[in-house]
Amino acid sequence: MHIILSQSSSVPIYEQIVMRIRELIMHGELKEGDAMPSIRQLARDLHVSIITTQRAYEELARDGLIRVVPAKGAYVSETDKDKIRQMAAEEIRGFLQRALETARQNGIREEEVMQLLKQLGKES
Amino acid sequence: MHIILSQSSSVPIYEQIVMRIRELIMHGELKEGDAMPSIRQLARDLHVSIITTQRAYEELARDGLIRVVPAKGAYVSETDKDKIRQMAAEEIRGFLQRALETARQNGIREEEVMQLLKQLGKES
Amino acid sequence: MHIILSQSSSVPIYEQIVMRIRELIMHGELKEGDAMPSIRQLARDLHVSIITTQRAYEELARDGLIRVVPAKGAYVSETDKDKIRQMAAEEIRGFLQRALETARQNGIREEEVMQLLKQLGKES
Amino acid sequence: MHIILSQSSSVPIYEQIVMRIRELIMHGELKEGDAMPSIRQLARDLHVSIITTQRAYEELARDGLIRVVPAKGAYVSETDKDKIRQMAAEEIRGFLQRALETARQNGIREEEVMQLLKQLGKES
DNA sequence: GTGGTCTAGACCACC
DNA sequence: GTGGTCTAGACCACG
Repeated sequence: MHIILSQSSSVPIYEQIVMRIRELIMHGELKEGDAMPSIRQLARDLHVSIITTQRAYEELARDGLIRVVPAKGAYVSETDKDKIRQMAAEEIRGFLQRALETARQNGIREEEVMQLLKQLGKES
Repeated sequence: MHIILSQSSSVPIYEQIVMRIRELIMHGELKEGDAMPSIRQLARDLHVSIITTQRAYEELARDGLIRVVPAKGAYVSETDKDKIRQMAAEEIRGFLQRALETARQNGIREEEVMQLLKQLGKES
Repeated sequence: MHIILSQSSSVPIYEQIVMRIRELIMHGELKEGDAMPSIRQLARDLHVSIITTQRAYEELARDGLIRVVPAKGAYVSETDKDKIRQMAAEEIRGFLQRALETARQNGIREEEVMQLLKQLGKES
Repeated sequence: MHIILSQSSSVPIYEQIVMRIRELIMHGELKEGDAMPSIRQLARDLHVSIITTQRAYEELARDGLIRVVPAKGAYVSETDKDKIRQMAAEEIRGFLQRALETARQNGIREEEVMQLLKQLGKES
């Protein structure tokens, strides 16, 4: 359960946890039925408040990625990967739209944005 | 000075103002030496607080886009458009990076992101 | 003693056990004077903690459905079925009231609730 | 904004707030665009913690019933009443199912449940 | 031990 | 003033 948090990021800590766990599930590193670390344990490991991990688990449960059973623990649920991908696509769409918007405002052509995207893809 | 604000947007009001004015300058609708509306006048026009327009002008001045002369008013500076474009490109880079990161986390291929970008470009 | 437990249900495990045993008694599958499995035995069979079965037996004893004789075991009491039915009716009443309340809060007519009830009855 | 809370209820306070506001919106007592009391103000009025009202607003926003604008306040959004009714119907369905389940376990016939429902409807 | 709820109190950005 | 986030600490039911 390698989760690296950035305290200085503008992304809330609980969002960072959610994103990372979603990633682990999508990549199959967490599989259906796997037991998640307990809210308290994860809080200790990450040196954050219990409430922060609780909030992350709450969001994951709401999205159907995990099942939280009171007094038992949390488990990875049978995931609908297509639905998650769809959600991710929506998020990506938002970023791209803001990129295009900024470009338009500054007289930068779409092709240049495309170019930049290609370049970033190669770098990573 | 057509500025349309969205109160419900997650983008802060002052940032919306900055973006729009930057756009007007980049597109040549505001030229070097032009007088900007006063902070108070703009606040009245946009129905926002003076503090909000003040903050917008502060940011524009910090970026070298306008010159604020105390007791006189604000003027569009001799703009180094290339520098501004570079700054915009940095911002766009950020959005694209976050898009790619989200894609990577969810097993979405770079080509699909490219596809999405093309599609969004056509729509607008 | 066929008892099926759902670990992921929001109904507490001990409550599921109580409900199931009450059902067995009401349907005559457990009769007056019958010996109940021991708390420890039942815990082993159901793969739950002894504390859990203990709590279930406590509740059943409190409701007068079984008699727990220390150092001997537990036995089905001479049951007053009418009283149990009355208790069940109270519980049902509670559910129906909450259903009607939710309906009223959302402008759903009583007839629609009735309809829904009929439909559910047919399905099962 | 008449909200009555029961501290002794098993229903969480923030849920009670959510239910009540949902009701007000469904009944047209809160209309599209109406300003909601601020999270802090409502907390003071109801003598609960800010976090409790915040949580309620969060849930309402998640369900699309209100729009929360940072530093501005919360507003009733254009509501999709059909969607809300559907959600309510789901909730009602759950209550009715539990009622039927309890009835079945105790040898109470469906007609008696129906009868009870009719009677409760008349009483209120 | 687990998760669920509520509290008070703090800091932040924004208007 | 507003909402957003994080914290520590408490009590509860359940296993």
